[in-house]
Amino acid sequence: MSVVTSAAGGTEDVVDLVRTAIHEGEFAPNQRLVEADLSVQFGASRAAVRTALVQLAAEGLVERVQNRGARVRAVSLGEAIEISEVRMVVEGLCAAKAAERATDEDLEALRQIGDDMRGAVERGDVFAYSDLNRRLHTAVRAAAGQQVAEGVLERLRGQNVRHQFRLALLPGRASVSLPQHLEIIEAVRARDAARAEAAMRAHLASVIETLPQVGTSRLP
Amino acid sequence: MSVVTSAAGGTEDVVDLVRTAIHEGEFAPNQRLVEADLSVQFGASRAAVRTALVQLAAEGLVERVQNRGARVRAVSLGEAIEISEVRMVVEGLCAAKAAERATDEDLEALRQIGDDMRGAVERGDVFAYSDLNRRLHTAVRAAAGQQVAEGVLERLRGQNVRHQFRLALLPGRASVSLPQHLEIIEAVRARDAARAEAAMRAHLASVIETLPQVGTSRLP
DNA sequence: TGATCCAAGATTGTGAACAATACTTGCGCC
DNA sequence: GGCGCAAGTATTGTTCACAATCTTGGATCA
Repeated sequence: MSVVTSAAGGTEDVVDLVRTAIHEGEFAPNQRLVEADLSVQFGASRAAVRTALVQLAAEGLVERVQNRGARVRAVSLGEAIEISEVRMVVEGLCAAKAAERATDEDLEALRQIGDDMRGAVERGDVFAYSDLNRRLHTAVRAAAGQQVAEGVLERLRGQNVRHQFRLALLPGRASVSLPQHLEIIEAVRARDAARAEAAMRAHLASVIETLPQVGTSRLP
Repeated sequence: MSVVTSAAGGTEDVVDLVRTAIHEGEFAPNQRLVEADLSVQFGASRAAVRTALVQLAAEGLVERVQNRGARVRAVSLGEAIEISEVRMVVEGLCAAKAAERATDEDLEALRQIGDDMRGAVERGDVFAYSDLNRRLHTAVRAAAGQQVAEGVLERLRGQNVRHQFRLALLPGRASVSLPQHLEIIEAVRARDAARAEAAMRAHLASVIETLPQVGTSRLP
């Protein structure tokens, strides 16, 4: 494990560094984040680290208790389910908005993603499929043009990347989710808002049902 | 206008003080929040004020730009609508969960709120009705037991209290929203999740339609 | 043996001073 | 008279030292 990641003077840089370190798994859940340690690790001042921790605490990535420091917040399975439930309805809203507002370029991009997904599943390329999954959700959110929803989702996504990531690796998962993804794409392309919302919600409901199989265990 | 609100040493206190000051309208939208001024106004150190501003920026209440300080974030009408759209789907989720999980005490509390609402409308007491409106939404969220949704809603509510507050004062608004509120209560009490969600969404859709009449003008 | 208390170490919170940056005002010049 | 420029002011960002608080380990005593 590297001790000194890089030299970052500004406080904004430290926020990104700590955030990505948490996402990459370099900082495990419940691990203590001592200000002095981070300041030497990232080559930043303790004040910058402190500011970064306050901001990350507000984002829900770390937990801070008075006079006792900060630690990486661990999201339980129950909380991951709650997060996905909220994602379900908010992404449903985005799908509906996307069906109403998407430009022709947006629709073409969605069609392309759908085709690529079929190909990835045929090749059994789970990594490519996982990436396309992420791109699909991003594309729908972008087409929706709902900035507040986008912010909420971004925030929620940051809290359970761990669970999301593991989900795509489940064997046989793709064959379940592919038709759901294609239905979302088709509904948006048909500009049917209600159908798009229903399709997105059905897809995420399926994700929620699958979550318990992933559990809360550590990454390999 | 009072200059010194109170003496608050801790940084958590400063967060609350600034937050309520913004909510009460003491700090107008786009007003600059100079660290030194706030530190003397609240009797806290500049570091505490600084920390508070970082946290409030992450909450979306203030805007911070590098080397240019913080100011109260102004939410446009368009953003208020987007916020309400997200609220619509998330509170819809809460209503559905509430219908599934509410205890008998919860249901009794809802029934009481409904009765009080009828009384307030009959008396023409808009202030009491506005308060009951807030209590109804709070009660539904509490009965849902969905902590993540609650956090998201709390965050969103903090950003447009201004618009929400003005809405209740519109003449004739109560006669429109009362049946919607009663339908929500009845659906939850009937433990009909789908109907509760639909009722909550219909209610907030009506709120969204009314928002443009409120506009973005200042409070009197 | 076990619990309790106290002291030392570690860590966070606070305050003041200093440096860096953006904004403003006044002056000179065209 | 308007425009560019430069010094001055206001404000934020950073650093450092110190105080306050929590944790840990061992000594003391029933």
